[in-house]
Amino acid sequence: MTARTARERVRAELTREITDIARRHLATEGAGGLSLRAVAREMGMVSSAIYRYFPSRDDLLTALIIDGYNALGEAVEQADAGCPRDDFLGRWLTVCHAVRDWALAHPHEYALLYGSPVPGYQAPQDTVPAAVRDTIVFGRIMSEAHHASALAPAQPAPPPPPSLQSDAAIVRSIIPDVPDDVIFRGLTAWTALYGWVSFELFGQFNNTIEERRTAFDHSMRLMAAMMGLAQ
Amino acid sequence: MTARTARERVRAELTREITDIARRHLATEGAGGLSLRAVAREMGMVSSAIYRYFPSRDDLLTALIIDGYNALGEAVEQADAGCPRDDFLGRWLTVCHAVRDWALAHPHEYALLYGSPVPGYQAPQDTVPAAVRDTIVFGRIMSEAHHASALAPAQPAPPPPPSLQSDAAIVRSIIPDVPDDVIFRGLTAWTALYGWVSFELFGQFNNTIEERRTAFDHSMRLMAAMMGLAQ
DNA sequence: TGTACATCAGTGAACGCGCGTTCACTGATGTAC
DNA sequence: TGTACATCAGTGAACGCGCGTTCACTGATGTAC
Repeated sequence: MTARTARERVRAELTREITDIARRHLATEGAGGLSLRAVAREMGMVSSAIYRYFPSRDDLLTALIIDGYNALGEAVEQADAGCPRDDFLGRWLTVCHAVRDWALAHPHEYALLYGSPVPGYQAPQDTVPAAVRDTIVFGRIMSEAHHASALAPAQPAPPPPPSLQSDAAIVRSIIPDVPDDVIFRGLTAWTALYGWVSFELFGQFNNTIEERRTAFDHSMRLMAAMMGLAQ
Repeated sequence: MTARTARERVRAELTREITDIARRHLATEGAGGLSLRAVAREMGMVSSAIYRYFPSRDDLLTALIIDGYNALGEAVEQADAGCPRDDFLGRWLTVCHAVRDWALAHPHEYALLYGSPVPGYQAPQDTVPAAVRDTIVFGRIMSEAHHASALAPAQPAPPPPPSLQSDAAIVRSIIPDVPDDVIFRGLTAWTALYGWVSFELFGQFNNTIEERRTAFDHSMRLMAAMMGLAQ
């Protein structure tokens, strides 16, 4: 691994440089405006040279998407790791803020991951492992909270209808060993988290919500209560 | 109004035809790929002729955005109007499904309104009145429910911190005459609604949630419980 | 250790395409008297 | 009611631009013997 040839080292270095530049272009032009020629120009290369590194524009996009999911996933993992294991409410809130902070710091990457699909682009399956890293952290928190009997939803609410059992079974691969009711409360809170971040980032709160961090925090506490995480 | 000149009638007709075609292109190319030349081609016009109707590409986009908000707003208004006035839970759920149904029927228009911002495009203030039509319906439901004493959040949850009072005051222009706590529960449910629809539309549920309508319905019932709408 | 050959990175030209916008123009429609 | 003028819709050519991708090529780096 370390005893690589010079060529290999240069290649790895340049590949990283290409994605870095592409990421920066993403931030000014958006996904649709990502252009191989522009990246090549900034690399000081002729446009066709990029094809030595990425066989097409879509492959470059895929690399950016995977990198993005990994960066977000890592931020979330580290945020959770910094919390006391049995402070489940704290872990949930910390994870929420980690997602929001990362999104605010990388708005166009966030848009690439969670915004409108790029027209004509079809994400390959390779993105999946990276895409679920954040969700796995959340699932672990829920699962551990459940087993520590720290989940006590007080709000009366209908149980999930039976037709949802097979979906619950799939989600259980991410939130293991919890009843269906917990699954769907978790799923709801999880979508609310991303719903908030998307609203904030995509401008829906403009001229309305100004104290965004505080409002977000409060909203996620309401979701915690909905899940039954003790206040 | 009706005694318009022939020219005026033709002009209105062609303007509508242009937006119709543009809307169709949106559905295949996405917002970034919307092209005046392509629209002109389909109109059987020379490309420069479009400029008699829209001074620039951005103005055409703005027209599409306003039309989209109005269409969604109207769908939501009509859905609510079909419910018994005092069935607040029913009205909430109906509105939720109206939003989701409209989004599923018009995915690219939904993406234009609630997805990633179009790079380089800045929405003018003209879009605001149309953009809040759906929210106003929701606000009315919450407000009427509150005054009918039909809101009883059982779940213990922290009250909104005082720093959120000024934001609450702004939101109160849409959800009138309700306490801050209700404001932020409503806001949270509202973002959860759009968060779900965006997740579903933008592919985040692929290979995970299959019984989408049922799961959505259940999730929105959880949000109703969070808001304290009687089950 | 030295040489012959294979691999690979980057070049430069080209293909074929589409875009938004401007401008001087023709000819039809509408308006004022 | 008829004519003279003003308004307006649509034309066609042009400007200047950028894009993804292919291909035959040179020259440097790596490998096998």
